[in-house]
Amino acid sequence: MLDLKLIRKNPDQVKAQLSRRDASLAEKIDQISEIDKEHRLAIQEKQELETQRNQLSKLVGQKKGKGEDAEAEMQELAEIKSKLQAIADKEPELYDKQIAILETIPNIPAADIPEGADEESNQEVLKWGEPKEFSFTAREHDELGKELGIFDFERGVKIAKSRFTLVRNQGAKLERAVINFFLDQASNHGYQEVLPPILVNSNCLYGTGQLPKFAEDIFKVEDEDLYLIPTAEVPLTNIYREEILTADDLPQYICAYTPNFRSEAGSASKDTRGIIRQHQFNKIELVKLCRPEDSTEEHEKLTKDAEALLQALELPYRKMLLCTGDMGFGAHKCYDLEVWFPGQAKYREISSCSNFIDFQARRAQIRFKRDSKSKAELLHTINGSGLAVGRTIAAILENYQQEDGSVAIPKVLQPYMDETVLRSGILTQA
RNA sequence: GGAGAGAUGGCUGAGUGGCUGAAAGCGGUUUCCUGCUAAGAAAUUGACUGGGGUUUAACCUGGUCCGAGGGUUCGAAUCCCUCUCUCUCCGCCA
Repeated sequence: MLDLKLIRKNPDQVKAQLSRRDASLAEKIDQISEIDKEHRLAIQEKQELETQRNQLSKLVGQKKGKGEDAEAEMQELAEIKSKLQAIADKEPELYDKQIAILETIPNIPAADIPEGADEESNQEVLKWGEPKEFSFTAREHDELGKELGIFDFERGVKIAKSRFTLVRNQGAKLERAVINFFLDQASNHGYQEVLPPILVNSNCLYGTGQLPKFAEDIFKVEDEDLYLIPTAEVPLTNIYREEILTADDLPQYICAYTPNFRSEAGSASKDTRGIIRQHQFNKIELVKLCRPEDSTEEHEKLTKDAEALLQALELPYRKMLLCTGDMGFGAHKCYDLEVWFPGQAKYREISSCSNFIDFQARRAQIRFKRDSKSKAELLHTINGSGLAVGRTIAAILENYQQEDGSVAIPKVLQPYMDETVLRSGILTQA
């Protein structure tokens, strides 16, 4: 959520910055400014009446205490009360109206990101590793995984529904190995590991910006104010919701492995094959809470932490700086890491690292004090995947495939596995 | 799931209709004193927000907040209703 005071003070600047994302947003700022004026007048009027009420009520109390008559005052109060009633109803309505619009406005994009409507305008800032030349035709991960007996698509559908996959045997072990490897690396980079609830309440989703605007993307528990998390960003960022931290608490580096659940509404025909786009997928999430002046640097560092994983796995990737139109709702600046898929002959997203500046912190009221005398300030939040596990498995299959259909296991993962190669017919357990 | 108790400021904890934004203690901050691995004295001490003021300070002046949301009342932390959470006991359970 944007700062209402900033809009009040500098509407033209806010409009100009938001227009880089979407020209129609300027209109919303105007609407907010207009309601804001009306709202503040209502507040003033209400408070004046409340002052009168408080003073008179006090007088009534004093008179009654002395056994005097207070009829005149009480009559006056009755009048004030009826006036107050009307304004007291109107004032919060105006506020709600204002907030309702404000909630739908995305974050202001950073000045140094390219302007554009969609991924066409994203800027490649780095390409790492050379896509491997194969002496045979590289195949896609779903075909390899099926043949290896590690992806059971049919039974995943039987157990749940489409876009759910049963991962078996060496695949399940590889998934666990990748999770452990990622978590160990995160620890090495100074992140505190947590295991959060994967059901969260609506306050959390509001805090990180998924609600109210993106409700259709999330699975909800029936008759409860609980939702399956779409990303561990939600519980992790909300750890300190509505709290005031001290400067010594910052920065906080937090990581977690969780399954994630997305309804994928509106992506019916996208990536129907394979495990790229599932309703349930595993991910290690990296989250940072830091001082405002540190967020730019911390964001760069967090992105590099995610990149280091791809480098350790020796998976070629490119780093994309997202343009204004392709960024997520709450993001101020965002890098996507895209890993090379030889079977598909494409780079595909495997991590998204965003700096939200104070956007989430304002919604979730996460603040800190520089010292015991200073005022509480909003801190900055940053998060990124480090990394999506399912897509990592898919990328390993495609990049490490061999002509006979077996798949070599990346060196850094071998200490986490019993085997050095995935081969069909190997059952790790009877 | 059943029964009971409770939810007050950074913490402990008073407070059953007006003088309580909240006693007292602890903690924090500032100043003073003492010249010493310490102690003492005084002052100060929440969040959000409107208006004025100002160097985006200080400051002045209102309003709201005693788990959350409603209600009663001239007036509520205090009474009523709903919800949430915590604790104890019982049941169930990995």
